[in-house]
Amino acid sequence: MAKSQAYHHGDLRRALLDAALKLITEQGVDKFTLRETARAAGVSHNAPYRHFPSRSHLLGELAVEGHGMLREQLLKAIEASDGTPLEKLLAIGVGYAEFAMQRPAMFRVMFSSEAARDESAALQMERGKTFGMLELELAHCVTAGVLSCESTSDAALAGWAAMHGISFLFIDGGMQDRPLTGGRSTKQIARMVLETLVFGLRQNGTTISAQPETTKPLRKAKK
Amino acid sequence: MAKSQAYHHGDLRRALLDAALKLITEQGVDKFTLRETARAAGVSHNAPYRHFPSRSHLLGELAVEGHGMLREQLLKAIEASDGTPLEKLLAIGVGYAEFAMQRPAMFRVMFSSEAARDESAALQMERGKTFGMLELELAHCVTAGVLSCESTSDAALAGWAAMHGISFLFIDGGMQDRPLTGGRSTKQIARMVLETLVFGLRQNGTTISAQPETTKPLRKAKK
DNA sequence: AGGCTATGTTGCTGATGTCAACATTAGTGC
DNA sequence: GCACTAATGTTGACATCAGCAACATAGCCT
Repeated sequence: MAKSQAYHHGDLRRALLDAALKLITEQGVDKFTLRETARAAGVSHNAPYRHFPSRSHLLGELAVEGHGMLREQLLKAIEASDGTPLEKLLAIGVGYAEFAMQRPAMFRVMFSSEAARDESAALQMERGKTFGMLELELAHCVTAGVLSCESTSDAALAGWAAMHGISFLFIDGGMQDRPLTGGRSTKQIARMVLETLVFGLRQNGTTISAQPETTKPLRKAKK
Repeated sequence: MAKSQAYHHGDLRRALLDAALKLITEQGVDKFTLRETARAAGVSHNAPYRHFPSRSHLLGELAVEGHGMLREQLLKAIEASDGTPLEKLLAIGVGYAEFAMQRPAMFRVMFSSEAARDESAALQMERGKTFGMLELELAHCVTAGVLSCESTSDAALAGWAAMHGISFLFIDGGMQDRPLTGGRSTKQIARMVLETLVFGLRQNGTTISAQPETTKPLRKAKK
């Protein structure tokens, strides 16, 4: 198994992805360079081109793998919960934010525009899978009678947005310091946001006027 | 006033920022390059260094200006609302997402890690100002009795996260196609998310168990 | 054995961020 | 008016990067 420093590497593709992940994790996305990655894998600066057509393709593949890692972690979080539908749902949300905090560079890659350039279809699919997990668990909550909503899809989207947003706010350094967190952990903040979503902000009796015409009041001839 | 093609530019600093903004807006952040920016401003490739110590500093300044633009737009959105506290609040949220959609590249710069590298204090301040607007308007809702929450700060954070998240999901192409949107506009989606937050998902009677001990159950000697 | 193809390598080009040295201009005190 | 100085731009250079082309090696198939 001693990878005899042969001309052929064995599994350079895998090695490159690993090296790239390591570089990105340890030194940020900026440090990711095809050449640096090749160096880390112990091959010449052009070897990566035998496995990835371009830098963004490699990044894209990495992003796809990241989504896989995320889902694995979410599944573990679900298992670690107390098993009630609502706690499972919250575990997904909190797990999402925790993943972002634990692997900020990877998380950023997963949603970077460069990674999306050449792997947008695959990434779309990956995001869809994750969203599916979320929506399913939310539907279970509705079935179990603990939550209610008009559209599980919309509700799941709202939840996703909330966790996606808090994740980025965290890793962008928007707030790992005191002002808003009050000493609470990421996990606690994420959970607080989710609970706010679940309980809502409405004072008894509050209603919202029918979607007002804020854009263009020139709806005359139309229809 | 005819800017006589003099050796000195007059206000190169401003011109560089404008050129950079234009490049980024029109051709994406990737296209932003000190040299390209200098070219667009009609100066040599090293002139920018007389005004910005590095590429990331320029980007950072641009990000700061972006936050200013965002707040201006939010103020306009508030004015354009029907004036009730709740509609003002919703206008802020929806306006945030709309800004992100209208200026995706700028929005990305505003939260990019590179811009944060050298201007993190200034950016922190900018984000704080925006958050302040949100929290104040939310407090007005509470005062007016249309919303209720334990902590306006937490509630505002939840709202910010939701809108920040939906904004990034939109501009990252996570969903400008049909599946989730169902043909609705950005504005409608953003509003739906906000309304979900306001109304909550709770079925009457749902409670959440006291924050479970998911992290470390080793809380013995402590107090 | 002979040849084909996948995989790696060396060398190149055009572009970039940044440094150093030089050039020009705008104010300043006289 | 006029020299001096700091501010502002310019030219030239270096190391690095992504990507292209041409070449080298090794595994595999017949």
